[in-house]
Amino acid sequence: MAFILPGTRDAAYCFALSTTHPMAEQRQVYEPAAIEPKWQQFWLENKVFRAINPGDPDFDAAQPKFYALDMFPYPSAAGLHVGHPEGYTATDIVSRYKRAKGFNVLHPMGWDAFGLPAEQYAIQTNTHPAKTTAANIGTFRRQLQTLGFSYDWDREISTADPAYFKWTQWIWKRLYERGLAYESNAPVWWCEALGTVLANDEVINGRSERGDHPCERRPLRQWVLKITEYAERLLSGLERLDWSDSLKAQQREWIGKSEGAEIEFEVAGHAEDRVRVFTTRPDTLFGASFMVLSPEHELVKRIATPEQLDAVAAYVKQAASKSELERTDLAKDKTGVFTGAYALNPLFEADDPKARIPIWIADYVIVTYGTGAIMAVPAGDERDFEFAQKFDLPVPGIFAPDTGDAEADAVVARGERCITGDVPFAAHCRTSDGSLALAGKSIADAKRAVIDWLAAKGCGEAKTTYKIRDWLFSRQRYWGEPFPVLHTEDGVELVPDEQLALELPDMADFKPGGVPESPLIRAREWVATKDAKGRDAQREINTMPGAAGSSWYFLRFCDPNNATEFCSKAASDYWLPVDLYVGGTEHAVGHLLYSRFWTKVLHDADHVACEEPFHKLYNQGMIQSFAYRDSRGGVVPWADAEERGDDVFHKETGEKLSRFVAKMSKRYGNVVNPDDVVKEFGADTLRLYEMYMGPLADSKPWNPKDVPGIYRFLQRAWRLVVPEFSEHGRVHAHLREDRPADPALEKHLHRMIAKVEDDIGRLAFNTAISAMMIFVNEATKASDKLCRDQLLRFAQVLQPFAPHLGEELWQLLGGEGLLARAPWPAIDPKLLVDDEVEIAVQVKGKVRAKAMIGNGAAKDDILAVAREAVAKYLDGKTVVKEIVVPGKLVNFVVK
RNA sequence: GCGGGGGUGGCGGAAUGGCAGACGCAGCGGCCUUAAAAGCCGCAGACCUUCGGGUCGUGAGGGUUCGAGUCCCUCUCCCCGCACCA
Repeated sequence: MAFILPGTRDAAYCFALSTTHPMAEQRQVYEPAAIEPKWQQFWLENKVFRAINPGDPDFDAAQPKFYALDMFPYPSAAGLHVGHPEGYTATDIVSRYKRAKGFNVLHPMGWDAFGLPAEQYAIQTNTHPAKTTAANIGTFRRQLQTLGFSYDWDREISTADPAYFKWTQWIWKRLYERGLAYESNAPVWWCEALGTVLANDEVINGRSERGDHPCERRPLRQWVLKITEYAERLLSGLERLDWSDSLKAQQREWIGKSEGAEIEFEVAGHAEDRVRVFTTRPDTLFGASFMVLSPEHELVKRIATPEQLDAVAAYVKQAASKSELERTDLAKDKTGVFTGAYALNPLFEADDPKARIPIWIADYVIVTYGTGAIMAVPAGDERDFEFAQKFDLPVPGIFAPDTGDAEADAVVARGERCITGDVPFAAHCRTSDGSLALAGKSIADAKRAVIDWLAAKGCGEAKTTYKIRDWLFSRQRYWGEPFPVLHTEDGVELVPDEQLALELPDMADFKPGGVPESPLIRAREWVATKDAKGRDAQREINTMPGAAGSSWYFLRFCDPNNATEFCSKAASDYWLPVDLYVGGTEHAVGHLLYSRFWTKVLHDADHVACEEPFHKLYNQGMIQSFAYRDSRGGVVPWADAEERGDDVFHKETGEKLSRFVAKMSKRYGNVVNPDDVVKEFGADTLRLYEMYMGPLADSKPWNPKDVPGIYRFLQRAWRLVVPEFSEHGRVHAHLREDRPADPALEKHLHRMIAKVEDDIGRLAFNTAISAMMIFVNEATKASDKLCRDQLLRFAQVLQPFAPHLGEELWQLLGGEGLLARAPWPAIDPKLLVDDEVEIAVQVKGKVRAKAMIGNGAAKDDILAVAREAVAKYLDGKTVVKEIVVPGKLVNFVVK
């Protein structure tokens, strides 16, 4: 592809800088503001980073593909934060590198534009969310474009665009058709302050994740997606993914698989009622000494005896009024009430007094998990033991440990101490007819034996449960996708595909109503409609949650302008899965689980071949910032702090302040705006600094003092090419024509390239930059020996990190075509090894001398040189062992 | 409590079981300059030193090894996630 390249600077600009003649000698300095906008504009106008789809005219099937994806942002009114470009720079480096290595790279960007943040802002400013969203997107796009990311802007998408959410609605219909979307009246999290219900992952300890408002459980009609049906596949699919252990652990924990059994207990005097419990330890059934139902359990009302009824009713009422916080965080102390009823342990005859176990209710048992009821085995469960202690219930021992400490073993055997490990069962763990006996069995064997025994009797079976709940998928808010659903007298009807996108009505008042109903209820004309048969129908007034659009956007990026399909099979077959997905950990169990779920459903419906959308996932750390506090612990904003020497003082009071590291926030007044950094140092410095701060995955503080160091590095790189005083656009005289490369510099260059390549592969950008710095330092010392070809290759390696300067140097040096399209320089492996290496010579593990030795020298030769180097330390000693690590060291072990 | 990850100079951080502290910041010295800034060259873990060098040193303690920041055990502190899930 041929481009008409822009001039290094236009003549008018040049004239303005020059005090004499435009072409006269002048001081040439690295000036990002003169370089960066020019290249950004060029890249954009010429669609330099366009990704080519199968079927496109210039598609080359022989080229390998690489899909590098950022978690697309909510375009908030605050604009870009320095945290955004961290992950974006990482994927951009990899994208640019992969292009140079001959990959067809898909690197797109878009906007997660529906949802609460956009709507909250619209309400605050009393402007329609469509308007504020469009404005915010404009700001984000402009800001991202000043950072030189190599996005294919032809693929830009917004989840709030009808051309996009048409397909979100279409996919939802497919979920519905497959029985995976249903209406439910179960209690859901309702947040009064936000005026909507929230999904489980949006509620933390009974408070909203966004805004930290209190939430409560309320039964409301809601749309729910059956993600639980995919629990097992979502769990097992994790194994093959290249994700961090911590993220996989978080998803595993959220899915919360646990294997055990359900056991049915008869209730004494209630022939028609059974208590079903779930337990992971069916083998401890011999130790079940009471039952606990959650206060909300349906059986409670029926089985409570008249004498206990008042106490039970009072407890149920009290539990219902407790906030989630009180029930979990604050109230670890066990509470509960006896119902007066008794269950019968199926292991014993009904008339055996051992079979009769009291049924209690307590709020440590959760109604939504398992069956909402447990068999309590205080001898083998800490919580049950604590409860038994508190209410003075007996603790029948079921274990006979044999640790050698007879006294301790006896304590356990008597049930005075609870034990949860793998301990031998006591001899009395057997049924009277001997059909079941646990002594001598391992936990696993005992579990199986008990389950088989119960199954034969018809009162229990093996059972696996999951903590994950179905995905609450509707919100009582305006700014989201409308459901393609009509309610008629016969029930639910789907809006036909050809009527999609079903757009939102234009409303002047889109605020939540303060009652659990969507503001859409006020759009009467929109709500009242006719169905396909011409009957009266009402549109669904709930809207989809923010996570709807983001659950499939990575698919749309493959084929973003397709008007007839959500994504062509050819496009998704080619591009998926995403090869590198970078974003924050905050989406660990929300977005990442939902996206995996939708992909699996679309796979099952034969719309995509891929089953796991994100092959490699990497979480960048948080960029923090210094903050200051006074002696009373009060936070002092940056604006009021003043540095004097090594310490920081309050500008007005003069009080000495202490420094700490914190998340950037308005509260601390320590937010760094990327626009300011670009203005002062340029985008290349910002990109490089963020990558140089430390490992990508770590959280690390922004240190304004470190930024100029990066700028200096780029300045030095520039200086290798451009003399301090010269005509504009001229390079050093020795670079104007080709000449042979200096061998020493060539070696440095090759090593640097090898290191950078290796580090990009590991996403270790900090050390890659360090390697480039070392090269520039070496090259600066011998700058007159550099040749043009070496600097062209340097520009190529610099380009993924500092694309503007790379491109500029390439052009100044007369590189062919566009650097962004040039291939990665080749490495000569021979140049990566030295002829002579310095080895350390140790005596008893202490370095006593250094010696130069030919690379690949024979062991005996190495030893001879080494022995001589440390002769004085070996004198009079006996060498008992000689360790030789070729190329590294020799160690003499002496006596 | 459970799960995941950490603790290395004044600071951010480098180190496939093989010379700890690369690189950058801050600091110090020199060159350049009338001077300063910028730039360039150099020094720089701590302690001791007869200036040759020596001793100590990666949160604490133990172990494995010729050799440990790295592997194992015990403890401790910090960050993140989950949290009465039976």
